[in-house]
Amino acid sequence: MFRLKPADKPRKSASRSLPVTRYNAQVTEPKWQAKWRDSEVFKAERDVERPKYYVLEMFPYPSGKLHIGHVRNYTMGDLVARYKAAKGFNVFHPMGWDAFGMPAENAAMKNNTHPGTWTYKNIAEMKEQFAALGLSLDWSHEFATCDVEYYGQQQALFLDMLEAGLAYRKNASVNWDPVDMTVLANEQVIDGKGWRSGAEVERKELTQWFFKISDYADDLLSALDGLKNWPDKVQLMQANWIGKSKGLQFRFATKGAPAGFDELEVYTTRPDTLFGASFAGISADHPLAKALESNPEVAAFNAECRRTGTSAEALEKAEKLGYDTGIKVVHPFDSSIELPVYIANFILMDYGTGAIFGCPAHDQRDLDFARKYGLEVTAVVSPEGNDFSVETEAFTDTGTLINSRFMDGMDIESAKAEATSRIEAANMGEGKTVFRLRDWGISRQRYWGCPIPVVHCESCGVVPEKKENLPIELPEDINFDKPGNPLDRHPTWRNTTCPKCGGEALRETDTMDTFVDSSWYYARFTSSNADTPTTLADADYWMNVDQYIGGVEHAILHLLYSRFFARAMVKTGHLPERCIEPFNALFNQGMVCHETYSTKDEKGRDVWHSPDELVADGEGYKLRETGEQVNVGPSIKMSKSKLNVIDPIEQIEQFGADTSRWFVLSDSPPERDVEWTTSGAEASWKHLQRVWRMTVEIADENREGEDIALTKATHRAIADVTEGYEGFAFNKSIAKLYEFTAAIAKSKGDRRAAMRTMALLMQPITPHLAEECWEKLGGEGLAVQAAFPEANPTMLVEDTITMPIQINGKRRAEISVSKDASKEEVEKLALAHDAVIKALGGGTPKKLIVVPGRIVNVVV
RNA sequence: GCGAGCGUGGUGGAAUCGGUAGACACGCCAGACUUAAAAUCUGUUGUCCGUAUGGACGUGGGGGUUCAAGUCCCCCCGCUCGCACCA
Repeated sequence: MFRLKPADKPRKSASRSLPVTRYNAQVTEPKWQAKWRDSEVFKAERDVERPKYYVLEMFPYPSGKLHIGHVRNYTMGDLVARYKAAKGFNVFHPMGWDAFGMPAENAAMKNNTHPGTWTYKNIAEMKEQFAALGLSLDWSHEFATCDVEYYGQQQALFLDMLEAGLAYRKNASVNWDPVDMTVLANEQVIDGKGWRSGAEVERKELTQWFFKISDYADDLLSALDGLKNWPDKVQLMQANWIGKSKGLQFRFATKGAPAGFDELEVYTTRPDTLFGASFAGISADHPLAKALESNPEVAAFNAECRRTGTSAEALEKAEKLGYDTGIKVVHPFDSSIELPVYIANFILMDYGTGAIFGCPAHDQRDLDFARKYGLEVTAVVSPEGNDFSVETEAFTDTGTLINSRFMDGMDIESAKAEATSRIEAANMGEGKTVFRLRDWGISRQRYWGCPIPVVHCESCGVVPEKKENLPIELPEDINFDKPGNPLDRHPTWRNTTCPKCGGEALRETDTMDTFVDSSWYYARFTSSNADTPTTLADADYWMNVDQYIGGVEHAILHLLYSRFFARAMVKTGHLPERCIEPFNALFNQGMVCHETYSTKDEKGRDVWHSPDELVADGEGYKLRETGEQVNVGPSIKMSKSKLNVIDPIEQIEQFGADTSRWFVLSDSPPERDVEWTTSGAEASWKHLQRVWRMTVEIADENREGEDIALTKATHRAIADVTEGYEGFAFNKSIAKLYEFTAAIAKSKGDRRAAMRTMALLMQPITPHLAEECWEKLGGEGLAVQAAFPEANPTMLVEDTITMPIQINGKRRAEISVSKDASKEEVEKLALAHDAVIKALGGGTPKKLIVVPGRIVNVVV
């Protein structure tokens, strides 16, 4: 693995005897980066004469360290940007920083620095690392979401959304860490304890700000159909998340319930199965369940339910548990039927009404529950419409109603309609559409985020700040030596005057969820210096994002929030109407993986090792320090905990950015994970060296005469590489570039034109090498500004083609025929072939299939 | 548990419409160049039988449709991802 160290040679010998044929990326890459910068080739200007193309990669969190995953993500975006520019589009390719959030506060606590200092230092470092990649970015639109110019405009947006009724306050329960005095995210709660303090987490009710994303639930769902260039998977995930269901909400009359609970309201999507109901169930958090907690048994049962994990997986696998409350409900269609009411651990308070009726025959959970507690199981839908019973598997397919009196013989849809209209007629309930999607809680009790621009006034209540008082800036003089939100305990920052009455008032100290910051940055890029959130002229020209690229981990929240924000910005006049769906096309790239290396410590636990700690040892590796043999584990996503990380900066120093760019695109389809291997990276480096050697050779060559085969190969390469670029099949484009290289190497004719084409085809992937080759071959201007080659269709047609001949479906021979040979001609040629004559043995074929241009199959 | 996706040589992968399975790359092997090595170039390389011409087998396993299946259908196995018990 570490046999070859290419950079050792060029680095050491760069000033001495570097062979002319050695391409020195360490010198060349910064040279071209400077030229691009000086000639401002990536600066985008509005130009109505040309079609625009907005390429955007999800902007990074400024951790300070470029990760190899970034390299893959941003290389793909850069390829698209450079390719589209070469195709004549006016490309907009901006970059910025998703800079608010917890890591800066954690760093501030640990190192006693200001979150801003830490963040801006990271941005500076990361920007330098970005520069080394040679990306075609227009940095003139750069911003960080923690820039006051950005979050000030976000506050203006918030005020407009508040006015438009899209923001409101309500109570919500949070995970509260009583030691750190802070709200915890779900992932910060481990086994019911705070991740940092280890204290038992409490449930606490706080008044929080929400965005009314639920107003758009139906629209966000139905508009998914229009997102033709989004992955199906993401559309499906969003659809499931929004979770629309049509059902019936109705009230059971109760018997034996405490005062105030004369009725129990339930929601069901299967009103057709009402005659199969054998119990009613309520969540442990249902008001009725809480009202019964004076009974210690109920209190204990409810507490037990709340302790069970909250994830779907944990609950699905957990045993179904119920507590019979002794209360009965009366069947809405027959008052002589009474059903027991159970508190059950599989009912969610957050969905519907937190209460259900159970129909065991047609719902697996209800069936498991019924079997456990000995409840009746009556099938009311039958696949064939005849007598039918259910044992251990609930019947959830379509069928015909049975055992259901007035609904007998109906199909499910008519039965649903019938049951609903009867309930409605009896004034016991109504048909209702319910969404899973809940409103978006944006309040965070933290410092490093965008302050929510409202004040609390004793006499006027909650008052929005005036726009002319924006931005509400975060105070600089804060510290993290005490737990809690520094804004809360700041001596003066909270104190302000009420925008309405002018009296004394206190500022809101909650800041916004960082998902807010990333929900509109794509729009802000189009007018990054404006003193309004956007300007319509710029937004109208540059929006929408034509190609958005990022990881699938953002498939739901970020993308759904962004879609909501675009709607909110249209409503509040910050985006033109047609920008309601901001991302025309979405691409999710795969991860970068690497093998893992481990040894065992004295207790038999795994100890992980990074690739630089190893030396090759026969088939495997051993530790350089101790010589101990290491275990080679599977290739998994690079992670700090497993130490299977490759530092892109080291790679760039050794091989150059072009090699990394080429490699991350070469081996796997972009949407799949790619495995980083040293041998693969070396192979990429060798190939780029070969291209350079050929360029030098060809530049000095004085050959005459066109090699028609090479000309054809050139047009073939143009067509194939273009197809790969257009279809996000960059690995196939690279395969074609390898083939094209071999074709040029073989040619005995004039190879200059082919090699120039090669430079332009490679430019989107390996821009520095492409410039160097382009210049060496006498290309005019910069390769980055040259038009992308166009294939001549007449050069792509082969006059004769090879056609395989199958005998009984197995390939046995092939014939060479003219490309437009008729069916009859092909038949004649095929039947005259020795192999066919032999197979027929003098007889005639049973069947003869000729697919012109494709294949011949002789059945004997 | 539910939902989605995937499974092809020693390895990553290609085969876009049901029509030559294994493009391209890695690795391995052989040769050229070299005193030698590195670098570079050329060639071989799915497995098995055979000196060879050639043949058999082969896309996770089993069955099916078809002149023809990696591709379509059914059943099974394995892996990966998502999940808020969604009534």
